[in-house]
Parts: sequence; structure tokens; C-alpha cells
Amino acid sequence: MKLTKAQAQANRAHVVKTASALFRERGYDGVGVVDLMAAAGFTQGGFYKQFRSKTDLMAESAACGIEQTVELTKGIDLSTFVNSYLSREHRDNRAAGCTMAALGSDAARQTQEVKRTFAAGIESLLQALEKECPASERAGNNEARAKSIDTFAHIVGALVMSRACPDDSPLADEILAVCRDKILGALAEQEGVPPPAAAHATQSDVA
Amino acid sequence: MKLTKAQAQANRAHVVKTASALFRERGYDGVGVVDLMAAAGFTQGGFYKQFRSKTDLMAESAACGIEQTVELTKGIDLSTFVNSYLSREHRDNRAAGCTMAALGSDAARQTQEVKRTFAAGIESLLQALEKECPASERAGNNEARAKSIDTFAHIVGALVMSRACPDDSPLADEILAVCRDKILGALAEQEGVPPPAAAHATQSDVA
DNA sequence: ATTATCTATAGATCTATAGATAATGC
DNA sequence: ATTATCTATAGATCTATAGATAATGC
Repeated sequence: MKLTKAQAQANRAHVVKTASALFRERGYDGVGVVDLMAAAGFTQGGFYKQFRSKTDLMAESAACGIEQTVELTKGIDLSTFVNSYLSREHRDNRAAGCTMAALGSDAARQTQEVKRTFAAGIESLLQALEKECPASERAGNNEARAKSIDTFAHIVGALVMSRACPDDSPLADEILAVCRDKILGALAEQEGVPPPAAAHATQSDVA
Repeated sequence: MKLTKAQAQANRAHVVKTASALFRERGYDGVGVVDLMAAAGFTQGGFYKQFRSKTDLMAESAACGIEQTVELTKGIDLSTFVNSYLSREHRDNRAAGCTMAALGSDAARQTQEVKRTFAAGIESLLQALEKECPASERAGNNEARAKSIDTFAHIVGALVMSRACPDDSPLADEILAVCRDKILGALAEQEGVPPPAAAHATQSDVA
């Protein structure tokens, strides 16, 4: 039952990708090795030939998940990114969404190795975001980096809080709408453009 | 081995409080009923006479934990609250810190009952924060509420991200310092007071 | 011969229940 | 008699390992 080396490598990558989505949806402790391998189309036995431990996979899958978000930010401006990040679609689809929002609280309790992966992911994301900051802020004084850190923390917190509320809760939608308006308003103001019409988005504006 | 009703009620409350701290430190899945009862000074058998299930305790302990944060906000102004929330002390002491930052990502995966408790806790916290907003913003148009939501989401995200970084990581301190400066700067500006001297706090400023 | 994956299982959890014990409170 | 807590345990997990199977690749 041996496969080609290329196929084995592809299978391993498929397990990492599957794990990345499952962990985001159910948390690190909410996904067992048996579940995980079954979801990827394998049995549990092969797992420990592919990975040293479940913790090792957690680190690898976090890197894979964050990289997905990094790709999404490339080439779109900060306002567009914030707008889609703070959408109901994103909130209601953890498996395909931002790893930091889905597993941030969990990361704090993981091994240093996993945390190093998160830190590396954050750095990678910041570099992508900095490039989308207005040119005026990229003039040597690190303002673009500071603004990227600040904005990302802001949207992560808003998404985490919105997800902590019950499904169909008005508060969950209010959190998204308020933070989206505040952040986009501040961005527009900084760039000298008048802020968007709605000072307070209603719920229906969020979708 | 029966105790007085008053003692039994106090014991139950002690279990909730112990659980609230342990869950914040290790996550919901990181604390077993045996561990938990031992930490509170009991054996596991009594647990199911006090609580219907572990999930029930999760909801109760979340309410208890958030109420601790609500108490902390009362009577101090928003800047002071933000400053202590984004401190290293808070970051490095999850067990005694904010429940939303410690268990926010976990909450998204819990039952509706647990999420309702989180939503109620957020509402309670918002009411406390609104009272600390400048008077000019409490004039009927809900600006104080919007600002409270926005600021709280912002600091939660900053703390979650800082904690996801390795211990003693420069990035962990940078995230706290940058967000603290940005938020305090914006607050000071809104209130017409000149922002604090340091445009960029160095690491040593955070502690 | 090597190796990617499979089946089977050991050993350590974890939630929840059953029944015993001993002190309260009617 | 009631009940707050204890000891003991059932049954269902979950991580990790051992050894079998079957196809690659020297």
C-alpha cells in the first residue's frame, strides 16, 4: 500500500490543510487524531509517521491557516480588507476564516513552539498589511507598521466578541457594525477622504 | 458529612470562582472535573449534586469572571482602564484577568447557553464603560455605547494577540505598546487634551 | 529492501452515575 | 428523614505505539 513520494507529500499537505480548518472550527482540543485523519480521508495509524505529535501538527496547521489570510490581504486596500473581515460571512464561517480570531485564545495556552508559529504568522501578516497602508505612512518612521498592528488587533477583537454572542444575537451584529464604522471612518479621515455616509450602520448593512 | 445550608452554598460559590480562574488559565477543555474539584478542595463526586453538567458550570463561571472585570471598571476613567488592561501584568496573569480575552475564541464553540452568558456579560460591561465616557458623548445619541464597544473590542484583540506570541517575545510587548498608545492618543484627542508625550512607547513603558 | 498507510490495541484520560457516610434540621 | 460530600467505577473518549500489508524504487 505504499504510494509515490510525490503522492505521500501531497497527502501530508492535505492533512495539514484539513487540520487547519477543523481546528479553527472546533478548537485544538475539539479535534481528535482519529476525527482529523478520517476527515482527510485516512485512518489514524498513518498520523504518527507523518507528524511527531499532535502539537507539531498544531504549529504547522497554524502557519498554513495564517498564510491563507496573508494571501487574502495582498493587493486589496486596508478598508476593503477590514470590511470583509468584519462581515457576517466571515464571522459565521470559522473554518475558512482568520486563524488568529478562531484560535487566538487557545494559542496563549499552547507550547512555545506553537506560539512561535503564531508570532511568525503575525509578522508575515503585518508585512502584507503595511504595503496596503497609504504611502504617506510608509516614510521610514514605522507608522505603517504601528497602524497595521493596531488595526489588526482591533478587527480580531471585534470578531472574537461577535462570535462569543449567541447565533442571531443583535449584539453580535452590533459589534461588527460599530467597529466597522469606527475603523473605516478613522481610515477615511486619515486619508483626507470624507467618511462614508452611515455614521452608524444598521444590522442589514453588515451583510 | 452534611454541612449547613449556608456552608453548602458558600462551597458551591467557591467552586464557581475556582472554575472561573482555572478555565481562564487552561481553557474549558484543559480543566477536568476532578482537577477542578481538587483545586477547590473537594472530590469529584459532589460536582454533579452542585451542577447539572460541566457545561452548566462553564456558563456560571463565565458570568462570575466577567463580573470581576465589570467591578474593575467602575469609577475609573476609560484611559486608566485601557492602560491597566494593556499591561504586561494583565497579559501574564490570565487566571485573574479578563474572561473575554482568555476564553473569547473558546466561547464561539460553546453551547448557546454559554454564549448567552457571554452576551449578558458584555452588556453588563458596556453599561459600566459607558458611564466612564466623557459627558459630551452621553447625550442621547448612543455615542458612548458605540465608543465602549469599539474600545473594548480593540483592547481584547490586542491582549489576545500579545498572548499568542511566545513568552518574552518583543512582538508581544510591541503589540501592547502600539495599541495602548493609539487608543490613549485617540481618547486624549477626543477629549481635547494633548496626547501623552511618547508617540511610541518602548517596551519598558508597558510594565 | 524500503516505506506509506492500515488494523488493532495499550494506557491514560474524562464525564457522569451509584451507593456509602455522616451531620443537619424538621 | 434529608442531604452535602465522599469513594468507587462504568463507559466513552483520546494520544500514541506495534506490527501487518502492499506498492514503490534502488
